[in-house]
Amino acid sequence: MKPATIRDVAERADVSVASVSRVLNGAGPVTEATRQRVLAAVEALEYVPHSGARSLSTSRTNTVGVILPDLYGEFFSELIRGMDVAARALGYHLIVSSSHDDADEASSAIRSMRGRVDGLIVLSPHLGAANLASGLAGRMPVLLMNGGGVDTGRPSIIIDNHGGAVAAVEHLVALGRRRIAHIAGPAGNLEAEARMAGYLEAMAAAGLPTMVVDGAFTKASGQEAGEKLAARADRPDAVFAANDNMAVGALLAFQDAGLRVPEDVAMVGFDDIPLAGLVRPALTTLKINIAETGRNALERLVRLIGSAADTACEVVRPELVVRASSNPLTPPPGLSGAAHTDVQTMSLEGEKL
Amino acid sequence: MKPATIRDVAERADVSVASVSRVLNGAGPVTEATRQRVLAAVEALEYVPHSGARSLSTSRTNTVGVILPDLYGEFFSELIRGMDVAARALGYHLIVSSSHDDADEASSAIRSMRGRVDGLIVLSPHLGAANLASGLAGRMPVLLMNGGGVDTGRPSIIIDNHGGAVAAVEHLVALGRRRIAHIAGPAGNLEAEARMAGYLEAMAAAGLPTMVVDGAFTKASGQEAGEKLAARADRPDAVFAANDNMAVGALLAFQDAGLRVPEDVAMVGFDDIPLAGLVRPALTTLKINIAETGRNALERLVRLIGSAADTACEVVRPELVVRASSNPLTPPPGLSGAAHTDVQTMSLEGEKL
DNA sequence: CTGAAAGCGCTTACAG
DNA sequence: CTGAAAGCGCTTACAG
Repeated sequence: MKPATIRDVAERADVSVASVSRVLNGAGPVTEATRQRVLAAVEALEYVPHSGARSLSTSRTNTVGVILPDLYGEFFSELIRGMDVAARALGYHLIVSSSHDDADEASSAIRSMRGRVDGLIVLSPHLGAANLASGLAGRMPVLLMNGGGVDTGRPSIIIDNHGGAVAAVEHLVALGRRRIAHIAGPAGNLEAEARMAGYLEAMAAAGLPTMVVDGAFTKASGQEAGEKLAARADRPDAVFAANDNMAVGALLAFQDAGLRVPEDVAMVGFDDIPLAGLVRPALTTLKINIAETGRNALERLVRLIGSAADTACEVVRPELVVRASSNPLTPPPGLSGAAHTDVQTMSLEGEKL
Repeated sequence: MKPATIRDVAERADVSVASVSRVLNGAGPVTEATRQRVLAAVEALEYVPHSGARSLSTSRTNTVGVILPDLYGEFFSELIRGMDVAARALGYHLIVSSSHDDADEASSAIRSMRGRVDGLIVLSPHLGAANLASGLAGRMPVLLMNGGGVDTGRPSIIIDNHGGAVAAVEHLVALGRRRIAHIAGPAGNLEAEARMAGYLEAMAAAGLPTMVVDGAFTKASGQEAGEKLAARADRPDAVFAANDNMAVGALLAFQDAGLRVPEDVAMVGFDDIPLAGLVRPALTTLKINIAETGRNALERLVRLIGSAADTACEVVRPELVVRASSNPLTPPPGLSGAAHTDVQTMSLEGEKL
């Protein structure tokens, strides 16, 4: 038994399908009597409109596609949560497609979205995809969050990774640290590269030697990196990790190695995932309001779909949040009840684009 | 300029739309010459088929809907990752809808999926939604993961929460702990209730007094619960938290309060999220292979869509993984390089349903 | 206020 | 091998 269609409802209510459609969409004039009959028929038949068919007529799907690279820990769940909240408030659905770590996969994912979504949010930390998005998506509105740090002349949100990294290093330098290592994100990832570039530049500006170890944005990779650093003869006295996930991994590795954080090694991460404020010592980081950024992205895309003119390149400036992992003066935990009482914020003057 | 349609391609290639369709779907016979002309036209026009229209004709969307309660930390990102991997391998898309903490919201989310998806995976830890899923979804295949622990006679995957909780308590009792507290999950959540029931039953069986404090499955709620427990006169010597997220929160609260884990308080969680093995001390937990469960759910739903007969109620039995948080004999960290070397596994004889 | 009809962009028997 | 035509389930001017 197939589900009821609008025709079944029309027959049972003894009206035309046009009237059923009007009642259901609250569009166009209908008698109260007609209305009641239609509603009764809908009820009786347990009719639910077929959104695919509706989409074909209206050429609107009320669905937004999100192309993600991969799901590293809490960053992406926070981001999706923010998008989902906004989507529901605006009557949109979210179709997610993740694990696109190379441009080809991302491109085929984008193609297969046509006719399925009204617009796309593309997180493509790999160079090619930015272009792909514009070409492949055809006339579909696309909001880029590709982390390139370059204004492409199309609607986008970028994080000031470079400025954030500089702020991280300057903070550590100000604490008197000199052997500052960097745990890098995956090669070829534009976010990771921008953070590394900021690190290198700030170190050069401070006249300090650099020390970079590879990572992959995962906790496990951060842990490995931490083990390597802890074992070095010229062990660093501070570490700036390209994201919080890795910073947490490294933190644990240092503690396992018997090192004290921040006394022996100060730590700074990037992102401010929920976990950052919870680990001990709490992690100093460059805060991005992740869920908020997701919400904003979704809302902006919906405005774009509503054909708002928009080619802006919005820059999110991460904010340095100093916590115990880089603050020897922090009172020991236990004196400070809640998780966030040991937070102090510094404003960050980011780079101009 | 609107995107090219199949008619545009047909005209340019000077064939019928039927031929274009055949070429594109690799279905039906076509001359190589026709094939080439069509492909050239597709290329020239940058044609991408409109999946909405295709869905309407074939009544297949190649999309699966996932209804989630809310995104608490890593559990759901792991689950979605597993589903996404399987979906892509099978040529399916994933449409996710989260934050459905009450039955009404879940039900409207389910309705709006009609015509948009070929089947549904419903995680509804609240009672009503299980019925809703069957009614509302009409003839659409639905795989339930509602955590009720009851075989509803429809395709489902349930976690043996009760058995897992019993195993957790028995483990703590075997260690000689007597004042074993439970940090409960959100009220009305079936998973949480089953875990609590297992705790209460096992405690009664051991002749021990119970001690329950509320939580909400989040790290922050676990931390608050931990603070409360640490402050009590009859402070527990062991805690079983209804999930790892809360266990980690409580662990940090205990450490902030100057308590040693596991010496003063042993800890056991539930889920085995990636973080569980990384915190210090590493967390003993009831392991569910989360991503694997997600993959399995997706694959099973796709089989259902392919009209496989299936009314099985599959039971996932969590496995007790003993780590340092409940094992005073564990060598101190630092002697044990990698994160997982301090893991020992015990087989768990779960309850029969 | 209401209905008949065209159309959204595809696929799929059915003839030829 | 190929094309004309019907149909998937809706919406939306257009008449009436």
